[in-house]
Amino acid sequence: MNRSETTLPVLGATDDLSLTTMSTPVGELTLIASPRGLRAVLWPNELEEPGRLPTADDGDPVAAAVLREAITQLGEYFAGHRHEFDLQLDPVGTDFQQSAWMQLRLIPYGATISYGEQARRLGDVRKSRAVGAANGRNPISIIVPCHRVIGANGSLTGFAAGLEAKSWLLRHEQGALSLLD
Amino acid sequence: MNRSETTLPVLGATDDLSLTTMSTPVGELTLIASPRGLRAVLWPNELEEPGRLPTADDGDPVAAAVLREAITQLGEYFAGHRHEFDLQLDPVGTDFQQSAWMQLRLIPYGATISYGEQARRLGDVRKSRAVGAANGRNPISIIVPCHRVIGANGSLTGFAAGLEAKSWLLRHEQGALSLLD
DNA sequence: GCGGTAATGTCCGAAAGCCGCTAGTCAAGC
DNA sequence: GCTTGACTAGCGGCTTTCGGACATTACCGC
Repeated sequence: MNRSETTLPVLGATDDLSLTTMSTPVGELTLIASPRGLRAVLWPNELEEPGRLPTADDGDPVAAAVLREAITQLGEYFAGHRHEFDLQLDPVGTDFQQSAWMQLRLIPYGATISYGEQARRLGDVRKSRAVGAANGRNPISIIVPCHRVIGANGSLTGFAAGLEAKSWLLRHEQGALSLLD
Repeated sequence: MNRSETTLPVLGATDDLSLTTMSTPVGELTLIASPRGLRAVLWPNELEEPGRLPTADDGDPVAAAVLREAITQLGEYFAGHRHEFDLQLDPVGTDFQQSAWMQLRLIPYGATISYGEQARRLGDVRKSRAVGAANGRNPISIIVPCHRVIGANGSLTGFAAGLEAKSWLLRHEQGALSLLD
């Protein structure tokens, strides 16, 4: 069943999307919301051909409220005050991807696990590679913390916005934690 | 994005379906509705393994009302009094199928066109064969009048419930029209 | 008329290939 | 001996590709 799709598959059908941007220590983020929740948090390099983005439809009040709250919470996160996000999410993906992303949200702030461990939590160690692929398609960066998953040998192995950003986020979280000691 | 599907693909996701049957001059029809409208009108032969049909969920009042109204209007149609249906529909199908079925509803009572003509109305004569395939998957028999489409040379060419039923419907419509003269 | 045939668009299923992995093996270097 | 790095097979999910099946049609030759 094909509906009208945006050029960015991660956005799904174009209806009723609201969009905004915010600048952070790791670059300019683009936030997108539907009336059902936050649809995506994208890095600059994930936004090819911004001209062809769907027209922001700021008409929906729920989507606008979601965006405002997301910006607030991300601001607190980057300031080191916020360790958990409390937001309505609405990512587009397959069943398996949804369950992988759900699993990601259970990893505590500042902690890391391996792809194999995440696979085990999803029911089968052998899914590790599929987990890597699913994490790689996580549309809601930072808030759904795919940066907390690293290789079994401790290497960072991959990140949409580049390994520097992944490394930055992990150091940021550990730094904020150590201040508490 | 996989949801739970019924054994009959034409029904889509199983949630909130209500179901009933009615007997008509052309056999026992099975009517199925979702809260968004009429989902299907099926011939006996389209119902394989009725035991595995989704449990009718008569809980939804909108679906139940849709079924009641559909039965009423079909009754009037078979009595020869009703020439147009006025019902909320909710068929499951691809974009192309939806547009083909929409096009079918524009064919007047008692009239017939060819698959090629329907294809032309959809923008490209060469789609004629694709139109045939799409019409063949029309889930809402009679109300979405795929029986009004015949071969370019006047032959009936095909019908889910058999050519006799197709012929019966066309004769019924023409008979009802001639009574008006 | 009637049968054969080529060319068409859509959809479905099967198969192949891609991957932000992992555990294992082996050899080289200390 | 132990560590390290390079290499490999096998894994599961998803996308892409391809091949066939069609409720067709127009044309051509008999």
